[in-house]
Amino acid sequence: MDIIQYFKFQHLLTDDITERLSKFIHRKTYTKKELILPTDNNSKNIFFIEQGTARVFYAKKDKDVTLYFLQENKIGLPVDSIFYNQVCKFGIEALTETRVATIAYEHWATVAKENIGLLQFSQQLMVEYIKNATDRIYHLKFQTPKERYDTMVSEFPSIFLQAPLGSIASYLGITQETLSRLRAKK
Amino acid sequence: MDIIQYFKFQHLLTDDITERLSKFIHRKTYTKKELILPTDNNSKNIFFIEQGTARVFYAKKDKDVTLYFLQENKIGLPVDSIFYNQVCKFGIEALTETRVATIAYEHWATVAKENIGLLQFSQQLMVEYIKNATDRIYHLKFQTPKERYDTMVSEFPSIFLQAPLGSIASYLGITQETLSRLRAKK
DNA sequence: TGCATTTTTTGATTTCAATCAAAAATCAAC
DNA sequence: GTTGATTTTTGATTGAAATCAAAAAATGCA
Repeated sequence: MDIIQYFKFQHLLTDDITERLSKFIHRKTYTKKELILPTDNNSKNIFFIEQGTARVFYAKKDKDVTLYFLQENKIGLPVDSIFYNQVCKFGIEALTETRVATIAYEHWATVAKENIGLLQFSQQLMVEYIKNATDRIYHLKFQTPKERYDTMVSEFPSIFLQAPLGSIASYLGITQETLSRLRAKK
Repeated sequence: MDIIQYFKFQHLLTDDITERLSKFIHRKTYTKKELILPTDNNSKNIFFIEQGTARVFYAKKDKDVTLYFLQENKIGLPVDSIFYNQVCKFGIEALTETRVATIAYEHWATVAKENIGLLQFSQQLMVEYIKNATDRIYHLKFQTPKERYDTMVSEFPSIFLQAPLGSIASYLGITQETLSRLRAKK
């Protein structure tokens, strides 16, 4: 969904604010496998996935691990860069053709400073992010690979159609071979 | 540190706001091993550790896993309960004698609604939380148990003096026996 | 101080997933 | 449609940590 539509859909933002924000938004469509954000960058942009699917990953030497997947209407936030002015270890890769709306955090913050609605909206996004991260840690620590796989199948079946097995396996914390075997025994 | 002192120390909050907040704050000192927040509760409080150390954990049957540790001036936030009105799976346990300042999220939000400084402060806390969670996932997925152990020794050496080995081991994602062995070889 | 309980360490064995390797299947380009 | 590249599956082996079990050490408290 178009980010502006999405904002309005959230009911927190007025037309006035969304229009101010829209001036700062840049859009770009990425092809499959293209990097939306390279690793070890210090981008201070917010990445909103308008269409398609991407994955947030960390890569080093031969290791490549998927941190999480970004589906439509989700936001990728290089926290380290934006809030700590450090290079962000993670990159974002398009898994399908993906349309991304980008806005510099600086602009976002400027508008938010004068508008409590946007600040509350930011907070809501962060709460969502925290919820996901907390659930993620819980799953990584409490479930067996098989259980994590089952959870994923029921919650994000569509990812299996869009992401290569290796990316999914590293998200689940197992190797591609193990995932292939889990999947084989139904 | 006293929560009010800490707020002032952050420079975002005025005396006026901190005083309004202080009316809603309740304090309690917990003894070692006492539960600050039981698991599967639906408390809508913010828990600020004024003094001591606690751990956030999940327990079920024979499993007991430490999600993270809370040291002085850190906040425990039952996200599921506060923002999703669900029972929060996690509990908080005092590892040492611990003084906790509690404030109902409702009150916090009321004051925040009228005060952009507090809202920004909330955001800062959330950013910190996100940073920790992201780093956590990274460590869990990229480091070997030995590396995670070394990281912890250098970053939180004091935890080793306060938490039982089992709690630390489950935080690191290994068994107590494995941690004991890691520790033995230098 | 001495006893009981809890915590930590050490030892032996097992197990599950990683690794290494290669075949099969799928996909993409010509 | 054929070829080549990539992705997925299958097979054999290895290895690191879990598990099971018990001893040793530390802690608490009467």
